[in-house]
Amino acid sequence: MTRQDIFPPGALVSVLTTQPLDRFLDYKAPEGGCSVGDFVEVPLGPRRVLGVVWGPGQGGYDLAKVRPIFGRLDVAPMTEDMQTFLTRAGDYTLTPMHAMLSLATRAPGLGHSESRRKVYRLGHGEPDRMTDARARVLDAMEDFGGAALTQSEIAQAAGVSGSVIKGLVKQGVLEETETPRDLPYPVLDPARPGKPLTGDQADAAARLSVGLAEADYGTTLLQGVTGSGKTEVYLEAVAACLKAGRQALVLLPEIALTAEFLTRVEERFGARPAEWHSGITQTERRRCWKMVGQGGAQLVVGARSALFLPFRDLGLIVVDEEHDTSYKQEDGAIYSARDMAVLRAAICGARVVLASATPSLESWVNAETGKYDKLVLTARYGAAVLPEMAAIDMRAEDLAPSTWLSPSLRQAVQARLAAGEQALLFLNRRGYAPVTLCRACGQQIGCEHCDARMVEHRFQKRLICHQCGESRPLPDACPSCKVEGKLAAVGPGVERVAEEAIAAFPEARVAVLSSDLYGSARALKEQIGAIAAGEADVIIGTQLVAKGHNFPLLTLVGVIDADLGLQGSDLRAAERTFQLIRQVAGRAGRADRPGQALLQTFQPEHPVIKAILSGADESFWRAEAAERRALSMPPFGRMAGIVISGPDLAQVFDLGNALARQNGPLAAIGAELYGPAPAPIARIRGRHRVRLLVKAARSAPLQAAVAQWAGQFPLRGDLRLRIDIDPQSFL
DNA sequence: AGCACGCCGACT
DNA sequence: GTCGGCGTGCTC
Repeated sequence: MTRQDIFPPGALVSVLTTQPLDRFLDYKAPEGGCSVGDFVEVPLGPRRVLGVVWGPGQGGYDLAKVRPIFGRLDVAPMTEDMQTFLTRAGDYTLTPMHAMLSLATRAPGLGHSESRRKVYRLGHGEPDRMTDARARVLDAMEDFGGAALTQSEIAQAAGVSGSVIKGLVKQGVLEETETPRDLPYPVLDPARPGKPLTGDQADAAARLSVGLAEADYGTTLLQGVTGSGKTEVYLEAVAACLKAGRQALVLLPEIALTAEFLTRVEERFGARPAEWHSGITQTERRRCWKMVGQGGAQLVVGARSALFLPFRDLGLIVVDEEHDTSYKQEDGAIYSARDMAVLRAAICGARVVLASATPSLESWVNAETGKYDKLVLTARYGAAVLPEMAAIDMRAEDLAPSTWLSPSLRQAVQARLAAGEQALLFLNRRGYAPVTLCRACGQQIGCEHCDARMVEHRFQKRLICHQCGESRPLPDACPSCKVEGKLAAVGPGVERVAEEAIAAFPEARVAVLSSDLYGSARALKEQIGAIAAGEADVIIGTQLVAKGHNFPLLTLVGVIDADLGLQGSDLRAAERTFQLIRQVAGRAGRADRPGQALLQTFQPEHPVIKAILSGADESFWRAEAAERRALSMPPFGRMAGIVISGPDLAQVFDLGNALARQNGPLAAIGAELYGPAPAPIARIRGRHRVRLLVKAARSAPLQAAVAQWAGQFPLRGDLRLRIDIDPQSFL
């Protein structure tokens, strides 16, 4: 695909750089000319910076000051679709274009000429003298069937040092050549047979594969309980996409899930796909970016930022666990990967599959109204059935102070242990205790920089602030009244429940799964693998365990505090709790053993708890949707969240109040403004935070009005203003 | 983002 | 008298 606009040397072109300027800059086309979409290096002040030729020059700048582009980079030019995507995504999220370009160029060394590495294959020479080491090298080269190998690969395979290889090169026995460092990914074979599908699954797979060969946009909500074979089904859509010669992208919410998924892809397609997330090395990152851009990667498995990779011909985007909140996080820009996936697909004519057992209300509504197609997988894969769900009414349980395992739950765990099965105790709270209280003065230990409590982590013997990460050793004396020995842990965290479980089930092996207990993703993955293999009897876990890991021996899930997420007044609380508990309950009984989920609750009559227990998903979503509709809340209305932050509280509030007074642009579109009010966490890292919330009708031009409104006051000093379109929290 | 220019306190 | 604090402004 060649772009039309070719600029001759010296022609004026408009360049977008990653520098935080709010406009495009004009440059002169370099020697040899350039085209729209070319990645270039341009002079900016004393520096060389990365940019993209965006179009013809705008003019209006002193021509004598316009400098020439240094040169084009040796990477595939940005497609027109990508330009459109970045522009529209930036407009939607109110993110400046330089930040959008940063998202799209998150690969190191794009500016460097392509690096090469030396590789060796068998030559025609004969060794002057055969030695053991030399023979091993020749054997190893034979084993690899004439493939070119690096020195270190040969050295490792043959068990020799580099000098043996050098000697053989000198005599022409080995031939040295250079090859690009960034190699294409191995070819995936979509024709390999997949796992056998049930009739339902085969139907769903067939429907998902429609339109993949044509550049035909469409989004499908693939709803299916844990174990219903969602992955197998959408892998068939991936296969259809690859068969059509187009690229595919699978987004996962959690890095820890990618390893398991890569293995499944390898089983299905015979090779591993490209991988993209914060945990990969710089070399892999650059290889992935370049290969995606030149078609050397058919399938990418990655985190949300993979949406901004330079796909040539993207035919399918799968958003797995589409309801997961980690798809909406700050990432240089504030965007929802689920929504941006739909936008990118609409632009480039791709299909989107949103997969989840418990869809977000937004997606559920879009499917109801026909904006998305909907496929529901009901049967659980193989012999497994959905866990039996029951509440434990904590009002009727006899619990000792500072214990959290009810007699009923203990009994149930004992029964599973006796049967040689695993039990999971779920509590979405890291650490030992959420509150550390001084019994002498009544103060709780808080973070110095944040408006948050320090959480005791007993394994690490430290207090940690979950907002800013600040930690300090657990003190003996109260920081405020200096009295020693009066600090008391209040409330449970996973570590404390683990302590109770060890005492309650002395013969059992108890393991804790919490993100903060493992230094690296690799260590965490290994621990998960060990537990799945049966190296623990009782697992205590945070929400980490809810996210798609398979524990075949697990038959009981105990939710320690089912009411936890229902506190607070956020409208999204019900949806979140429903999703999380259904998700974690789905961990029980995956294999051929029936599972059970027990919810400890003080309010078994609560509609959310009842909906979870009864499995009446559809009526739950219908009720949630009705409530949102009545209040004109998303997705029936639109919202924007604004957070103003700064070191000086008065200054922060002054700006908030000024904005509240000057709300003309908002009033003009009939939008309502709430606030300013202290943000839910009123201070983080020493910065005070004030929040405003804009609510508008679904059809209102929200972004334009908000941009105009928020831009009225220049930000002085260290004040910052962030705009979050479609915020997750309605508080 | 860098890196300049530019206007007010404690040093040789 | 200068060195240097970081506040505002510019980069095609």
